[in-house]
Amino acid sequence: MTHKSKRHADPALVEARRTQVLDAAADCFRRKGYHGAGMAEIARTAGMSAGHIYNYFESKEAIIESIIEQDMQEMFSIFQEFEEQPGDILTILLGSLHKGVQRHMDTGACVIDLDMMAEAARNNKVATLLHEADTQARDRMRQLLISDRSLLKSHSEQELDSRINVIFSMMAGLFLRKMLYPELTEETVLIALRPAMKTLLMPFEVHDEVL
Amino acid sequence: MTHKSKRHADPALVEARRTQVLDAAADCFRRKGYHGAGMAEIARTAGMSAGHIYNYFESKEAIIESIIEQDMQEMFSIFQEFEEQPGDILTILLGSLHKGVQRHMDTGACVIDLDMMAEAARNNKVATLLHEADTQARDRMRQLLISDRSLLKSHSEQELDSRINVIFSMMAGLFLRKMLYPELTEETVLIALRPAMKTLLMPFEVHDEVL
Amino acid sequence: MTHKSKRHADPALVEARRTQVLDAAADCFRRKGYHGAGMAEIARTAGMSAGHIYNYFESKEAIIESIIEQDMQEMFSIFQEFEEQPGDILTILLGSLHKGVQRHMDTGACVIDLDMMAEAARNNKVATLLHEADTQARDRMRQLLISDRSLLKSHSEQELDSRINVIFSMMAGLFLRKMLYPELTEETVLIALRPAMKTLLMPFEVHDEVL
Amino acid sequence: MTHKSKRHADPALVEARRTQVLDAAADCFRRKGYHGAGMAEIARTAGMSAGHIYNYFESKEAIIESIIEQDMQEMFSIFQEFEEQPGDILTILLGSLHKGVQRHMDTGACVIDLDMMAEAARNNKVATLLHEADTQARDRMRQLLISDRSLLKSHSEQELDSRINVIFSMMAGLFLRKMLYPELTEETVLIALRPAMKTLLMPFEVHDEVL
DNA sequence: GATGAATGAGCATTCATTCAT
DNA sequence: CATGAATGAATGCTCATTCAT
Repeated sequence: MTHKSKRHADPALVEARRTQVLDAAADCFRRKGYHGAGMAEIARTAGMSAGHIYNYFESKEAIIESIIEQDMQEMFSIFQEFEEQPGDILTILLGSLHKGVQRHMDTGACVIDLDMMAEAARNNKVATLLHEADTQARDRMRQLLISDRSLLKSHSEQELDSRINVIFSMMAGLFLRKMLYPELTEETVLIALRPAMKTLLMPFEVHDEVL
Repeated sequence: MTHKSKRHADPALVEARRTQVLDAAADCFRRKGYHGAGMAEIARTAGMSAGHIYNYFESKEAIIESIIEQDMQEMFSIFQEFEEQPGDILTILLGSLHKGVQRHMDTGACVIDLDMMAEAARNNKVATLLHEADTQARDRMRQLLISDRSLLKSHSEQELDSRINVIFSMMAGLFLRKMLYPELTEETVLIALRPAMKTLLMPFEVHDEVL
Repeated sequence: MTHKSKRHADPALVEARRTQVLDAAADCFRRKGYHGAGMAEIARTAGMSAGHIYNYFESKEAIIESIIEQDMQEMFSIFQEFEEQPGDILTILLGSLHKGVQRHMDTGACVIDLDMMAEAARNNKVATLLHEADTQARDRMRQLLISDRSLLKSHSEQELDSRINVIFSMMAGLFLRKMLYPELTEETVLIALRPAMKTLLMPFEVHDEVL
Repeated sequence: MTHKSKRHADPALVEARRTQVLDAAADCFRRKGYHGAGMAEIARTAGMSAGHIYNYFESKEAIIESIIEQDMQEMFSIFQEFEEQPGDILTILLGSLHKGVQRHMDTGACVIDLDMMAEAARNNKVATLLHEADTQARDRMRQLLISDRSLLKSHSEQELDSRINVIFSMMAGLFLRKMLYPELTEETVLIALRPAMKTLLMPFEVHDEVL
């Protein structure tokens, strides 16, 4: 997955250059999209020649794959925070909700996600990476929900899976909303999102089952 | 928007050919993506020459625009159904929830939506069409929620807007879930989705505000 | 040269249709140029289908060739006028000069001429037709200049050839002037053109030879 | 107008490549015309790939624009010569007449001019460039004709304008003559051209006005 | 390590021409 | 006689990738 082909003398320099390219690429993808951004522009942004990039990445595809790996790291650290925070899960997650909304309504970041998903539909490597990241994310979430600090600790696996997926769906869907309806604000979203999230983090009331 | 350019003798043939192209294009876009599918391939799939397509569509862009319009029509007819169904809104929407889930977890259809969104980020015409479609969808939804048959008829505009967007977010997000986690079933999703949807269609409880 | 291929029942209708096409084509070429005008547009202007044109002309090229033949006829009739007018040649030609200027500064007509010349550079058939037309034009002009009513009747062949070519050059060049300098008026041109033409139609003064 | 787009390390190489392309393009345009010559052929003639041309020229249009600019430079240097030569204008211009004839009867060069004119009829940028070049040429000519060394220094603007345009018409028209009548020699042309030019560079005789 | 000159396959689109009806 | 649906080769141009220096 990581720098397979070329032989490099100085691993530190290699990592620095890779970061340089990754940052530049993320910036370009944000502004122009994955297909809209050319290698020439990425190279210019990274402050190196187009050809040189190929000493650190096998292809343009390999760049977006690396970015996905980076994003996975970020996601892990978010779950890390949740896990380290004291208090019950419901309070923690609702307390962090506004930050989650913020992250999922940041159009800059979202455009890349959109491109990554679209790419995943056709590109197996990307699909696999995203799938892996998602599997881990669901797992971390599951750990959270079955911990002693959660109100859902003794629920069935399937119900947990459902809750997790609906939560993720609701959050990830926000960037679609923001794209189609840019006037939508985080504050507005939170009005209904908080109760919905609360529902998803608490045992369902009995008469729910009736419906 | 609708076939302005060429003069055609037989309107039935025109419609047949347009459908032929639209179907072929949808198929190709599904498999290769909007940018990945070439006109040559679309033509081959449609069983006609590449040049001939231009007798029915001004450009490749016009094809995806037509597909968007088709989708809009479908969406309208869904809202039409809701409006025509007797009973209270909550019951109607919860009753149709499984159909909505089914539709939003159909990866075939959704992959095109993904491409359209990605295209919208770069292509103004597409963005405008999607924005229009969404505006109308939100409006229809709002009409539903403020009707006499709804429990939310006297809520504030902002709260309604929030509910609508969270509902749409949750539903639209499902196809992202299905893409990242193909094993996810509609039944599983419904377990948590129904209570969440119920929350979003009913007045919030007072102590929600405390959180 | 004229309608070789297809068998037609009614020769009168054929000629009517050919004229229809020729007129339409001339109009389109004037507005859009030879390459700019498409067969579809010519067909529309002629009030018939594109395919039908091919029953009367082998190709687009054949159309411009026919137009050239038409123009040749016009040119002949102009010389006919000169030949039939009473009086000396100098007076006749100077008297008609304003009409010649008018014709050669008509941008509509000139654009076609330009295209025909450009086409001639690459297309042998067109080149041959234009060459033939020109040969005949020079010949008619020569007949005029050696007639009893001319001041140049006993000049050498080479000098006559020179005069004719310079006269034609000066007149034909006017449309290049009009294209590059559209504000140029016929009146302005005539101020210097008349004396120059007079020089070209009268014996040169002796001391001219000195220069 | 002058290579704005790409960053290049070696300006000498850039100039060499540009020249290479310009020469190849001129050659192709001569043989096939501006529209007839494809980028592929130009590239092959220039000994480089089609894509590479775009590192030196923004478009095919930019190539012909560069050729026009080149021609403009040549024209300027011709007027420069006239301005720097000692003696009266009449003598200078008549003395250079044979060179002018030579240049305007060089079919190779002129065929491109023809294409440029034809292109100008449809392409605004080309039209503007040619118009500018012509405006400057007329201006330089006018300066020549109103200098102390000219016999026309005190003539009216309109008459000067007329003389200049007729002179240009006569000269530019020569290449049309050469195209239609390739046997025409420079010597033959000069026989009548010289007296006509002389007329155009000297005050008209009084009885001219009578005609 | 680093450059950027060079490649060439690929793209959407146009249009003269053909031919079944 | 007449149509217009259909073709397909050709066009200008882009861009990820390679490689001599």
